[in-house]
This record gives sequence, C-alpha cells and structure tokens, in this order.
Amino acid sequence: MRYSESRKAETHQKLLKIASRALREKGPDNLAVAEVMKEAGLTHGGFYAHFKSKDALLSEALMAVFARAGANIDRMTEGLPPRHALATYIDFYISPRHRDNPSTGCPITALNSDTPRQSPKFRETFDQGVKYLVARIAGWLAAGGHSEPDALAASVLSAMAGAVAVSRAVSDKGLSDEMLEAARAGIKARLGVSDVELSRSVN
Amino acid sequence: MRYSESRKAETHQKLLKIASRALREKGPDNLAVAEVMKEAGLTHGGFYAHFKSKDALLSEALMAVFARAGANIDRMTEGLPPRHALATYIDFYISPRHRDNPSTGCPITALNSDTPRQSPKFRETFDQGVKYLVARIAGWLAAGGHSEPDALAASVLSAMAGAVAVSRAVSDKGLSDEMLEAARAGIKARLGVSDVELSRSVN
DNA sequence: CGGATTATATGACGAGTATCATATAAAACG
DNA sequence: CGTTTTATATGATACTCGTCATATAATCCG
Repeated sequence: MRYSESRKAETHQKLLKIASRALREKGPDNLAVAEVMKEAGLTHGGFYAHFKSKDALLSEALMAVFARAGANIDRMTEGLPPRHALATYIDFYISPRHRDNPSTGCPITALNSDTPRQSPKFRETFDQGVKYLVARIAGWLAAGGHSEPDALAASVLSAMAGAVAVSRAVSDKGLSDEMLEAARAGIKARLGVSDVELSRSVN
Repeated sequence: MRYSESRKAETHQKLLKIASRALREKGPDNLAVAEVMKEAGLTHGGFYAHFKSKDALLSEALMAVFARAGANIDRMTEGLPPRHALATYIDFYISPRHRDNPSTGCPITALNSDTPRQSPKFRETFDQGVKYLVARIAGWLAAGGHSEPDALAASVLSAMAGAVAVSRAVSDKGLSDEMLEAARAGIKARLGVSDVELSRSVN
C-alpha cells in the first residue's frame, strides 16, 4: 500500500518510541522485532522497510533515548545555577521513582551489563551517550570550581548508575531503599551540594 | 550408564563451574544449556538428571560465585587491619584487570542490569550475595569508626559495581580508564583510605 | 556372576527468533 | 483515469532454545 507522504516517517517514529521503551524494559536481546511491530499495529514482515536490521533499530532507539535524556535535563535544570542544577539532577536520578520505572529511565542504568555483549555500533552509540552526560555533569562541576571536572563527572555518573542499577536488581526493598538513599547523600556530600534541596518538581 | 559413585557429584560441580563462567560472560539469557553440557563433554539431554531446570542451574551457579567471592576476599585480606583490607578490596575491585575479565569477576558488576529480569529465585540469591558483600565492607567500616556502616557499605558497593560495569560497557578505552581511576580515587578518598597503597598482590 | 539401577545418549517436540521473497492494495502522479 | 510506486501483509525459511520421553550401557548390589 502507499499511504500519505509522511506516513512512513510517522511509523518510523512510532517504532522507535516503542523500541526505546522495550529496550530498557526487556534488554536488547529480549526485545523482539515482531512484538514491536505488533505494538505498532503492524505485522512483523514489514519491519525491514523501516530498519535494515534489528541492530539498527536498537542503535537508533538508544540514540533517541539519550537525546530525550538531554532534553529532560534541559527542562529540569533550566535557569538554575550550576550547584542547584547538579543537585537537582542527582536527586532526580537517584530516586525510587527512577528505580521503579526502568522503561523510561536512563539507559546507562538499564543496560550497563547488557551493553558489553552488544554490537560495536550499539556500543558506540552508548559511548556517545555516556560522553554527553559526562560533559553535562562536568559543566556543572567546572562552574563549581572542581579540578578535573571530566574525570570527576565520569566517576559520579558511574556511581549514580550503579546505585540505581543495583537497587533495581535487589529484591529486598529495605536494602534497595537504604542503598539508594545512602548513595544519594554520599554523592551530594562528595560534591558539596548536600545543602541544596530538590528545587523543582522532578520530570 | 552408571558410573562410579561420586561421578554424578563431580559432573554436577563441573557443570556449575562452567555455568558460573558462562553466566557472567554471556548473561543469564544467552547462556545455553546445551552449550554448558557440551563444554562438559556431555550431550544436552542428560542435563535434567543434574538440575531440575535452567533456572535452577543459574541460581545455584550464582550462589557458587558469591561463595567464591567471599573466599577470595578472605585470602586477599587475610591478616590485614580493617583500613588496609578495605583499600585492598577497592583496589582489587576497581581495576582494569577486573574490568577486562568479567567471566571470573564480581556478579554484581556483571549482572546488575540483567538481574531485574530474572526469576524470583535468582534474584533472591542475588540479594543474599549483595547482603553478604555489604556486611563484609560494613565490618571494615565499623572498625574504622564510620557511623551507619551498613548504609555506607551498600552505597560504596553500588558505586564500585557501577564504576566497573560502566567502564566495561564503554568501548572508548580512554574514557573507560579515566572513569575507573577517578572512581577508585574518589571512593578511597571518601572512606579515608587514600593513603593505603595496594598492600598485597591482587588475586 | 547376573539382575537391578541409573547416569548419560539419542532424538524429538514446540515455541520463539530474525530475516527475506513475494503478494497486495492504496496513494501518488502524469 | 490509469499507471507506477511502495508501505504493509502473508507466509516461509532456517535457525536456536528448553524440555522431556525413551533407549542404552556401565556400575552397583545381592
């Protein structure tokens, strides 16, 4: 069939959106092409008119997720001074809400142990996303007078991702909550932003 | 066939050993029962004489991995005062060697984003392992005079796992190395053990 | 030594997977 | 309006996987 001119692009975007949720919820390997198509109201065979392979879908979806994460940071920290922006991001990231909603959360947290087993293309996209987030954090740190902001930012990002990922993996809620809260407090203390309260509603 | 009396137990252990490597290397979903059997020199059908399901194998293998991790900590820190033991463990954990050898490394690092998608039984085993490692770290922290050693230990463990997991996921070696080193230095500084050099050969 | 036991082998089943060749029908366009 | 284009549908292929029923043969035990 041949639908209206923009129809294919719409379908492409719809597939990407579905895949970007499923990617974080089920992981790259358990995401099934046929299921993504079904959720979009299509049949499996037509998939290859939109993406040249499952891997292409995964990589493109991952890129879209990182792009959206950047937009979310913009919105969340708009107009805030560096220390407040940093504290806001940490409070947003290391939270029960983020932990409990992997399908809309940070892909670094959701995919960190899956990624080493993925294709080079997927991993390169992952790299780009990590570098982007490191740069955002490093910007706040540099403005706050920290030396070596890039290295510190990378370390902080990995600690945040680890805190949420492990608290997600653990099924004991008490341990999970305790781990999350201690990590949040510890990281904020380390960066000297413990005094900054969550300054705007998150998300 | 019916082999010598202890033969079944030996095979069981052999399967566990193979599975515990494959589990960390390929993840729980990509580990194939038939491949484990093949590596043991057996055929796939006999598997169910040893384990009642793939999930039982995974859970038992995970438990074995945590047990071995505990033994490794004992060996690594034997006779060391608490601060030295802690510094030794951190240096061992957050290292290029650990990053580059997932199949023999810590399962928290190797499986943190896979675990939320696994069976309740597997996750309970994961819980036990996390609690065990938290307790080990908390012991050192308590001896060092830290308040709330359990919460701090949980936070530190998640930061260590995150550092190694993300540095493993990232394919840019420069970024990976930088992240690892900054995390190692940052965590040791936070715990006041920066002055303690790696006091014995690791492993 | 010979029958009972059982660890392992053989082979099959059904489900799920990515991929692709071909068919179809709806829209675009001359 | 009729032809061309192409997004989507249908259906097939060729895997891989977990699981299990059954067969086999090596050891144990009487």
